[in-house]
Formats: sequence, C-alpha cells, structure tokens
Amino acid sequence: MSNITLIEELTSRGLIAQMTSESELAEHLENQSVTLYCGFDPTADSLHIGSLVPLLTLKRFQQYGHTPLALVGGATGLIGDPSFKAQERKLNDDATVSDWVEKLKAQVSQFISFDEANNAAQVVNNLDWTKDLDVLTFLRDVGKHFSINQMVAKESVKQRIDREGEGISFTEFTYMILQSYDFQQLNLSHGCTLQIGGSDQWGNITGGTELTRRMNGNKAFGLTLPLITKSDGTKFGKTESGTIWLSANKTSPYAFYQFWLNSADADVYNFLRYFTFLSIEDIARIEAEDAAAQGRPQAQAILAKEVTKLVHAETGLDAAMRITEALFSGNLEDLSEADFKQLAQDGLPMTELTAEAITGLSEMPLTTLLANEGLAASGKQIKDALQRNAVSINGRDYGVQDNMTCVEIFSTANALFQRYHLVKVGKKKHHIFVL
RNA sequence: GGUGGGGUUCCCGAGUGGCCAAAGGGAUCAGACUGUAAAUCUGACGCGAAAGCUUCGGUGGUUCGAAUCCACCCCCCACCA
Repeated sequence: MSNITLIEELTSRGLIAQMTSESELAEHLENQSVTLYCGFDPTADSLHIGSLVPLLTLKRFQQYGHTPLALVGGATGLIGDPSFKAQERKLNDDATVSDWVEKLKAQVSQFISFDEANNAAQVVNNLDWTKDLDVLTFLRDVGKHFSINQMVAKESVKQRIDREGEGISFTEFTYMILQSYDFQQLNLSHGCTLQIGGSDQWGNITGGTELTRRMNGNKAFGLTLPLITKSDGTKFGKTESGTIWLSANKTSPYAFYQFWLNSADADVYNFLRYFTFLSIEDIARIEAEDAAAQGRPQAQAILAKEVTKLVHAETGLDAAMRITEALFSGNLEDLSEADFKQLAQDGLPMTELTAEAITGLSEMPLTTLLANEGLAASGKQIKDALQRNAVSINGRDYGVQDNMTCVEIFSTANALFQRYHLVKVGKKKHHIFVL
C-alpha cells in the first residue's frame, strides 16, 4: 500500500515507544504476514479514546497484510492489571465482567476487518483458555517459568511494592503471569508472534515473549505505543465533563466531534498522525498550509471529521456536524422543526417539560432549573452568567431580573414551533427544553 | 512500641479566640480579545433568587463568641526502636 515499511510508517507517526529486538522485528514484519494481538480489559462497558491508538494500530498492521487479533480480557478483567496503578483495585463480579466483555467485543470489531481473504481479523477472549485451567497445572506449568525476583523488579509494580501505605495483593501480582500466558497460548493456537499495547504494558508484554520462548521455544516480539500527552500537560482524553468514551451511549457523536475540534494547535498535528489514516505527507501539507494562513487552522476540523467517522461512521459524523453547524453558525432562524427533532435525536442534551413540570416552574428560579439540568455546577454559576448576559434562550438574552420568570420564559408563546426552547449558557453549552 | 510534625473549602496552602465563608496560588465557570484556539486582561468561585443556611478529621467541653483553647478518639507523615 505504500513504499515505506510498516515500521517506518509507525516511526514517522511517532507511534513507537519501545520494541523488542528492533532490527529482528523489522525483518520479521517485512518478510511475511504475521499474526499479532492486543488486549483490551473490560474495566467498563465501553472503551474510551485511550484505547483508540492501539485499536487503530491493529488496523494499520492489517493494512500492511498482517493478521490482527483483538483480545478481550474476560479472564484478566476479573483480576485487574496493577501496572502503574497507585492502588489495589476492587474486583468486579463475573456477571458484570462478562456483560462488559460482550460490549467490548462489538466495539473492537468496528476497527478491524473480518473480510480479508488472507488476513481476516479475529476477536478472542482469554477466558476461553483460562477458565478450565486448574491451579496445580497453572502453578507447575506456567508459574515455574517466572522469577519472583524479576517480577518484583518490574517498574510497573515497583511503586506499589516500595511505597509505604500501599501494597499489592497476590491476585494482582499474578496478573502479569496471566497476560503472559495469553501470549503463549495465542502463539500456540494462532501462531501469534507479536503483542502490541500501551507503553504501560511493556512489563506484561516482555513477560509474554519470555514465556513463549521458554514454553514453546518460539521467538516472539513486543511493541509498545506511546502514552498520548498534551502540550499543556493535562491528561489526554478527559474534559471537565469527564472521560471521552467510544460508545455513543456514553459520549454522543456530537460531544465526541467537539472534543477533537477543540484540540490545541500545539497538539493537533500529532493527533492527526496518531488518530487518522491520512498519509504523513498529507498531514505535513495541512500543517504547512495552516502555518502559512492567517486565522483559524483547518487541522482541527479535519481531525474531528476523520476520527468521528472512524468511531461513529458517516451517520454519526453527519449528526455531529449538523448540530455543530446549527449551534455555532449563529442563525437559529435557519433551523426547521425537523432540525430540532433531529438535534434531540442526535444527542444534544434535552429535557422534556411535562405539564406538571411547568406548574412547578412558578416557584423555580432559572438558576436552579439550569443547574439541575447540568448546564452549570451550581446556581451561582448561572447567576454569574446571567449577570454577564451569557444566558440566551431561543436567541434572546436573559439577565438576573428574569430569574423568577421561568413560566413565562418557557411558555408556548416563546417556544419555537410551539415546542422548543434552545438554551445556551456561555458559548459552548447548549440544551434543549421540549414542551 | 517511642519521639516529633500534621489533618483547613475541588487541589496545593495561609490562618493560632471576634475584623473568617476563611489570605495566596492552581483548577473550574463567565466576560473581553480571538479562531467554539493559545496567551493576556476582568469578574465569579461553600449552598441559596433572596432572607438566610452549613463548613475548617470526629465527638464532647470552655467562652458572650472557636478553624483557632481544653479532653478524648480516628487517620497521615518523619525519625528512632
């Protein structure tokens, strides 16, 4: 597909943190189609954008003719990965985990192709080869290959062991062995010779390459991806309102699109390299054009469009762009009744005002109402916004003197199409109230 | 187990009897500027529309009045053993 090798491509995108036996791995990947895997543990009912880099990297390998296995950790999810975690985690019960496993299976499947003739992807679950494993076999056949001395020395668990006041249970300590066993099993059953993962997984991955060598006598490789960082030092993937999830139920396509659209100039070109399939040349061209042009760069819009399309498909992207256009172009008059219905469906936060709710409004200050609907952390903030004329409803600005007039504000007469009130607080927060 | 130092509003961190809803910084929210940026400037920042109500590890006490004083308890840190 390209005249550069996969490793060269990944390198130029900044997608390689660490590799085992670098030159050998490069050669291994060039000479044949290899099978590789990446694991995703069910720690919630959806993955978040932190998992997007490994997911897309699996796809990149597939584009270069390799066979990706997406492993969902039905077993490891029951244990909990201690890597670089400050505290022991509480265990989730197995009904919950198996429910999450099913959801993640569907989610990871979006990103890799199952139709390729020669290198179709597969989704596997490590519960399949661990659930019937008995303790004695595990201890004798697997555990014997691990040196406690080496395990204790791993950076990923070091802080837990060294730090006073914290500890690590035997359960979590064993996590590395389980994950290593996955690699060894996949090497046997699928001929898998490479594991990729986030850079926090390095200790677990090298555990797997070692175990594969010892038990199977096979050479196996590992490659880790960098932790995504932001130029301002804040954590990637979180906003004030929380984690950005891949599931549309948890983060609407609109919110997802907005997240990328708001990327800082200092980060956006890196993000294009990490999160899109645009060629490095195209990205360099975009960057050069933005640098030459005055005003708003085009990169954020391209990024938002590309990533939203990857995660939420064309329909999700259309919805996100439709809402964005409606809310930020400034012209409410352009919205039709159908548009309002669509906005609600597309994931713009919405509240229905029932008849009882309306009667309750006579006692309800606007500040309380809007704060309750999540438009601000407290009524105080709404009050502050009111004082600065930063609250508008259906295009009309309201001030503190209107605070007790909810009934009038949300009357049918003031509603658009007799039903809709579009509330805006500040520049970016929107909410629809429907009669 | 011993000795010393601590636990303050989202975080860091001042405050050691009234002038304290509690300095300062960060985060956050809103405004100006702008590109739905960044940087910068301004305002807000316990809750409440307001009257007012509730905070300074916990429980009791002293006092007209306590984050500040006393007693007991819980937790954390440092050094020693």
